[in-house]
Amino acid sequence: MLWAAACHVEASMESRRAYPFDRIEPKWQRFWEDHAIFRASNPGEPGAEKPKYYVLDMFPYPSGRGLHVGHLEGYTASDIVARYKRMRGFNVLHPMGWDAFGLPAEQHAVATGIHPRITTERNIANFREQIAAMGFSYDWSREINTTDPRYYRWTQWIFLQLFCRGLAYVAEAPVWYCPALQTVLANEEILPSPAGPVSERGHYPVERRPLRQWMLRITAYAERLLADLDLVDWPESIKEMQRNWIGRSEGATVRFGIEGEEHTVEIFTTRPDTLFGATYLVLAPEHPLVGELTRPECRETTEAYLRDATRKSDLERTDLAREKTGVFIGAFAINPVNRERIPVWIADYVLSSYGTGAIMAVPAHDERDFEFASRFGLPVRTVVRPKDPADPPSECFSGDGVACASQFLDGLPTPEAKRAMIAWLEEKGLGKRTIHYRLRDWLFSRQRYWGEPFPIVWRNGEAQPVPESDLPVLLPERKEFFPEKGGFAPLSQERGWVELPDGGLRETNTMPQWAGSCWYYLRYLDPGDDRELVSREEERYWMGPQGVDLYIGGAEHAVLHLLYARFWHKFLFDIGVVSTPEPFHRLVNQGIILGEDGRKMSKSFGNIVNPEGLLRQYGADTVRLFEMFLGPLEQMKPWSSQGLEGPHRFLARVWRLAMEEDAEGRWVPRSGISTEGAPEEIRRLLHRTIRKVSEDLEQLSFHTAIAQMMILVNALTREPIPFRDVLESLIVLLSPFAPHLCEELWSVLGHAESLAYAPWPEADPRLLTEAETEWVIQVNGKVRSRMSAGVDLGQEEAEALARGRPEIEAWLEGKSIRKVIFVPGKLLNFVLDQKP
RNA sequence: GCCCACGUGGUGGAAUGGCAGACACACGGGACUUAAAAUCCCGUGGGAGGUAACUCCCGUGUGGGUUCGAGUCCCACCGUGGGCACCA
Repeated sequence: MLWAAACHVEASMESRRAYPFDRIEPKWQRFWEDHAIFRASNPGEPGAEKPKYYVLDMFPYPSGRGLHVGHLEGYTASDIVARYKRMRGFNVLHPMGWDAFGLPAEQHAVATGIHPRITTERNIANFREQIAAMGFSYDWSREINTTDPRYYRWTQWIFLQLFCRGLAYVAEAPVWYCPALQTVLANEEILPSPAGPVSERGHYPVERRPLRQWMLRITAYAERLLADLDLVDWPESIKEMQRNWIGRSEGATVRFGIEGEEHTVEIFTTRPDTLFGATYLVLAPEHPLVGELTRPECRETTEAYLRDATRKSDLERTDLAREKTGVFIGAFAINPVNRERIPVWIADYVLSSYGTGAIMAVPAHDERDFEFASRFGLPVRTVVRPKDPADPPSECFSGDGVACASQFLDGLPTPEAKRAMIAWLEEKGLGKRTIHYRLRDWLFSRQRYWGEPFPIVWRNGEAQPVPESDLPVLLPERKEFFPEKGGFAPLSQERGWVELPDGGLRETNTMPQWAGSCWYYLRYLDPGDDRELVSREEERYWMGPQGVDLYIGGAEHAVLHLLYARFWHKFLFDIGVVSTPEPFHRLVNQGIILGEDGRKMSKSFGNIVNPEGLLRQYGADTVRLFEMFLGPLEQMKPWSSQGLEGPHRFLARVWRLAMEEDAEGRWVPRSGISTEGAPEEIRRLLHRTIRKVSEDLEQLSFHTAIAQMMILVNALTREPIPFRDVLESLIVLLSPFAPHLCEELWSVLGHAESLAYAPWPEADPRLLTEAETEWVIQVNGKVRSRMSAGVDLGQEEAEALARGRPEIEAWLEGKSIRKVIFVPGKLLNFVLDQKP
């Protein structure tokens, strides 16, 4: 009795499944793993004679929460491409690894006392399991982990090369410090918020502090990082963000003498042509000459202003709505072009960190200067007039125009006037053409434990590189994870590690999380190599000719990872480690998946979708298919749990094309699958589908490819019997999307080999061209009729046929035709004379 | 404020300047079933007319423009999302 009841439950559970994905998915995952189906061939191995294709995912930080549907979207897309390219005859490199250093693991350790190594390992195991359950075709023999000493040895090695070439240095500079995270952060890791700047991770408030820190000279690569954006196939928005971040501006530095002083003040301007309009000079409050130039009679007000400025938060200083403030410091500068005496002010609208920290103010042609001059009653002198004299004259004109009241520049358009002025300044030795970048050097040290140690030892106050043969510098084990108060690095407590027998002291900062991800795509090529970061042969094969062929990941890394990695890559190119100027040729950002309520998925909204439950209910193939069917890959789109039904029903239909249930309710191969050729109509539809799916896969337009396969399956379902050849082609086309189901059906149909390398079908051109087509007949651009007729009809025959149709006759009756538009094989449009 | 992307049915979305709404969800109807689920078939932008097969009008954020023809191209505006923000 009990037994029968249990059986009944079992049976009803079974019958609720539209097809037995719970049985076939683990089966094929095990098969792929046991047979190393997705191992990519290295140069020299069989398979490497094929053209290579490198399709890369942004590797995840293995958090405690596991994978979310956003990860799965990008990974599914790249997996579909990887599987497709394999079937197209490419040797595909599709690897996965773990970006496992970083703050969350360390914060967890602080909270629980569990070593980050342990939680990291646990999280990685969990991620690996979830990824395997999705049936992604990664080559697991190439798995990497940034926290593995065999990996970070090479991260340290790259740092050493940077250090030895003067591209890594220690400097004291005002840097962002986060009290909550107890570490400094890079400019790129700071976000604006209504309450002031906050950390990207955790959104904690951050503040400026002057600290001694490691910096990487990314600015030395500014020009190449900007120019080489033209070499890559990336979304324009990401390129634009990087361009803005690098912020190139071209202009001139000009030296102003100071009346009665030895000192000169250098200013940077993008408008040297307006030099005759300069009516005062402004220094940033932090400018080094402020103290010396201030006259005794102004000392008191100046110092009060400086005190005020330092007390102000960055938020207050950058608040655009605020009125500009500043004070006159009593000094006068001499304008080099006309020897005019102009006052010197300090004001916090001038930033110490950009250009030279000083500007010439031209209120007639700069909004900010104009606002300041108006407030303090400073003179405004027009030296550029608009090109078009009809334009109403305005008090402040910042556009390009024609120089006036500027002696030797008069009459020159702005671009020429700039050139003329720069030439004049250079000739007189008063200034020179200068290019400035907004990009700053990369703040590279963190006061944290869970990161790569620097391969640096301090001796007599000097930083010395650890010899390459001593790498890796191992991260010492640790029991306590509380960071020290006051910005000291946790590693400084490890005296036995820090203090060397010869009196040297190890650097106790660690590298930022971005370090490991700057070059991981290279390590996949040659993960076990302990002599080199990557061997030349592997690098040439997999990275040639343009680097990673396809890189899929989130847009949130636009100016962080993607800029840093380009910088390191260019450096590695310069020292001969890599052979391409850019690492990632084609970049695609998957759009964010929103919660079902249309809001961003977040714990606080309670709208996070957990993939585990979906996998149990629908299986991996359905989840894969649905993630792709949601909409265009790059678009932001809301999740819909109801929507899963569509792809699920579709897969079940495909299943039932080949399978049927016997009397006991077991799935058995369907009897009566026809081995005869399918009717022509079906064959035509199949070949249109082959063409559409192939084209769409090249363009990553997965949702339209799926829609086309649905059309084919709907047609096949309506046929009384299935056709073996059509079914097999369909299974091959669908296999990149739903690999488990397709492998199972492929083997049911009698194939012994895995589908993974089955050749991709070719569309037969003869079945793509139709002899007959539906013509659209318009009158005055409105569709009034359609007719089925030959595709290659000439205009006269088509026109005659169209005119013969009664509904068209009715529309044309009594009207005179002005002209007829003829689109061969498609359309006729009768354009009538307007009614009088 | 500046830069970039995007606005199409109840919903997700489709559409080399040439049939707007493919495909799917949801909804409605039917077949099968004792019944339900599942499955299969049909319908589904809005409006008007017709017993009917059907016919006509309107419709892709708003307003203009180019064109024989505009969701698609151009101009202006409105809205949404993202980025930058006193960078001289």
